[in-house]
Amino acid sequence: MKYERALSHNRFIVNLYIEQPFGVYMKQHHATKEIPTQIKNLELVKQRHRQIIDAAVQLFIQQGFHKTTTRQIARSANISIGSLYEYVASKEDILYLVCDAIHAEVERGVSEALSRASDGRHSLAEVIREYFLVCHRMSDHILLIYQETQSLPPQWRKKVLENEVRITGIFMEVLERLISSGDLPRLSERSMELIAHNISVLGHMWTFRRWFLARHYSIEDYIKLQTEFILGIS
Amino acid sequence: MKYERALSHNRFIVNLYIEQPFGVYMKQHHATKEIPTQIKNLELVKQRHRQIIDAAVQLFIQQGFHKTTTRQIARSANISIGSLYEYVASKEDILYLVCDAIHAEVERGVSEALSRASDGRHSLAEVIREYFLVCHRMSDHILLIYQETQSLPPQWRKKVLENEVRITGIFMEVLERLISSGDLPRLSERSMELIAHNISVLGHMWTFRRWFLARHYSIEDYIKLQTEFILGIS
DNA sequence: AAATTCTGAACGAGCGCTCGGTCACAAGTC
DNA sequence: GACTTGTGACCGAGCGCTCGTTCAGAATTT
Repeated sequence: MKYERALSHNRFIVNLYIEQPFGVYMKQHHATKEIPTQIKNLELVKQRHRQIIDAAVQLFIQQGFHKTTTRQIARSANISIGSLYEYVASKEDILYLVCDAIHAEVERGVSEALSRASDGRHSLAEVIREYFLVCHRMSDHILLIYQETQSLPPQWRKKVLENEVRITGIFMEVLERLISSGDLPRLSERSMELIAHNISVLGHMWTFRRWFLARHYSIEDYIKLQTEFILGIS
Repeated sequence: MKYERALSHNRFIVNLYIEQPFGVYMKQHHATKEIPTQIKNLELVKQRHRQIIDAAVQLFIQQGFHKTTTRQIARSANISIGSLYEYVASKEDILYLVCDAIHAEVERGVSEALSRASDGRHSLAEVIREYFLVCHRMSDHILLIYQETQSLPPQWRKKVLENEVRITGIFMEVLERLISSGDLPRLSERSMELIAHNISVLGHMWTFRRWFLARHYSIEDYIKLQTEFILGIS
């Protein structure tokens, strides 16, 4: 702790924080900028936000947002309760940081899959597969968003929901691409949009029905069957 | 209040409670029997539980479980905070009563649809339609279950999840019936089960993406498009 | 009058958040 | 280089308050 404090003031700070093993966060760019802070050093804010997010994600998953205390978060993040509130104006701010970080991670996974997807009809299956695998890896995190989004102040709830729409939008892109290239039959704008939403939600289904589904299916089974189901129409 | 109290102890209680306009509760049979009580008169317990559930449902929907206080619930239910704790051992008990009542209502809706469904291939579409309409009517309630199930003690969380499975089971029955009568092509047990889950969850999707979907689709649009999507495979 | 049900003041653990103050270092002064 | 002053991050005891729950006694029913 003494160490940490000392280091945080010298030049190694940047290296330190890049080398740190990291989990779900990424692209706090948005969120980090939006929440107001007492601290001047922007790099430091980023680093501390990372610590806070990492600590909070674990605790929220284990105990839920409401049962987790700010003191617990501070302790897990290795900062004092006083410091915590230098980097965050309220407990809800922390929830927002967490939700945003989770979405960023999901989106990253899907975008990557999209960019390296082959052309032609099979690309949809590839993207679906990759997305479902992301959902599989991040089950707990996605569940968390379903459960706690409502606890956010309205302005931020809105932002979180927009994130959801953006991810769905990626699937629309794929569908559009395939249709315009003739690999998929024509569909009305509306049913295409609905299918994109279905893909999103069927991925989530694996997270919130896993307690049941996992008895009968492996994630690979699940991907296979659902892909058949989704592509059945086309 | 004086009235209410007086009535609750005489013989009219039964009539009273049948005539009462009612919302989401039904079939507290299970739940009501499971939660321990200080009160001897079983009819009275039933009646008070109804009051409590009705009050709590509204409050939980508006503010969420954690932000709702036991005092608020007592006040809305027209009983004192002391009495509340004669009928319930903890705040979590109330959440369980509420979740159970909601499931009972959904299940009732779907079972009814099932019993009066025509034979043959079209019956699936009918049941889906009816189920989606139930989800539409009960959006807020279903959302509540998604958000607050995790706040239940494990033993009751389990029960709530079993309810979910039972409703999915109804769809499996329909599918089985149609397949054995030859109205639907053969399907493996597993993919049939998965389709049943998909129907369940796509109904829920209307509740938790309504904020988006309702901009572009009416519930009738939604039912039509999703039915096409689901039946596309068969 | 015994039994049952109702009541609300009282309790106290626990919470989010604040704020006066400390400390390490940087900048300025001689 | 020694000394002073300024600055920004860090700290945690403690404040004010809320909330779930209890219990001794009042009210009502039988």
